Amino acid sequence: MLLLDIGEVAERSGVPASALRYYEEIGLIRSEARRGLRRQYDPDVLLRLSLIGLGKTAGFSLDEIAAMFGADGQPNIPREQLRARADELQRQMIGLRTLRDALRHVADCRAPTHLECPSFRALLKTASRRPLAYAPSRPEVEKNLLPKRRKRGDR
Amino acid sequence: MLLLDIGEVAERSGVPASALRYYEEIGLIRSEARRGLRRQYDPDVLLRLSLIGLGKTAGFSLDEIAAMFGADGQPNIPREQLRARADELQRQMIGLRTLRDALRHVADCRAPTHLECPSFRALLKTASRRPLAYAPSRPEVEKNLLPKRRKRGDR
DNA sequence: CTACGAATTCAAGTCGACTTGAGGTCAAGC
DNA sequence: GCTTGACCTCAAGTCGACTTGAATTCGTAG
Repeated sequence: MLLLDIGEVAERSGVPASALRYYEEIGLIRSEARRGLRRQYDPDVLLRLSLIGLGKTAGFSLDEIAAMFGADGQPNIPREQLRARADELQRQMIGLRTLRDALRHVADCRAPTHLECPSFRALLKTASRRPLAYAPSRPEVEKNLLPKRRKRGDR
Repeated sequence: MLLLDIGEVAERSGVPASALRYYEEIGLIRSEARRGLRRQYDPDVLLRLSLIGLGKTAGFSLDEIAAMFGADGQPNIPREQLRARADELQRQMIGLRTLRDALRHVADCRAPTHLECPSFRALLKTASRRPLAYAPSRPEVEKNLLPKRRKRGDR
């Protein structure tokens, strides 16, 4: 029955207390009890926070992450979704690599101004034909499959 | 003297007219003339817009991109900055690769729940030790070196 | 008992890059 | 001359993930 203060959780997880309250507000984590007004957290929340952090790193939104926890609180990540995200990451990587190589080349190019560098011009063409997949952008479809998030005032 | 209407520019560049007006407002592009109220653009703006698009793809903010155009309007990108950004991209790629491999492994793992998968647990540990470099995040320092941007009402 | 510090609530603010909407103007075609 | 539609301005709204601030309430140490 050793429960943690919010400050304790914040320190040990690296997640600011304000963010913890926010996560609770949107139903991403929960506090087990109160001592007076103060939230008391089950130490399990630390694992859950790692999980959340990992999800964020992988480019999932908080909504999507929330959807990955089953009713039992156990993480329940559809394997298909993981694969899809891995493929997305793959695509992003390719874009990044292209870009990195181009930047390096241009940085080392002897042409007096960048506009005179042939590979720079080539890069510009490529970039305007199809934008490199860099930012995590997802098709419209997925969003509509997600449950709506309760807004801040909702009850 | 063939100048382009904003609609023409929008169509040919893929950048919405509202965004073009916004770019002009923040001084990122300019229109050469007006015909009545209507902005008339020099076709050169199309190249400039490619350049801007490329910059965005590379993770530069509009402020940074604006700073890359010299007073003459010629792009003037410090080679050092390009190299630094290329290195940053490199770091992001490594993070993405790690993550991609982990996701793939977990997706294919035979363990009944993800929490029981040893590599998943290992991944969690890694993720909480040092967050993977994924999102373009820049050191504080750089920001302060940039000129302030005129706000929307400023004159 | 009192002071202190750590938490609390709730509303509002922040950031970047735009988009949206209301209401107005203008050039060209009929 | 009138309509249409593309454009204009300006203010305000949007999105996600939080942060900040003001006013308040606790638990604990002295």
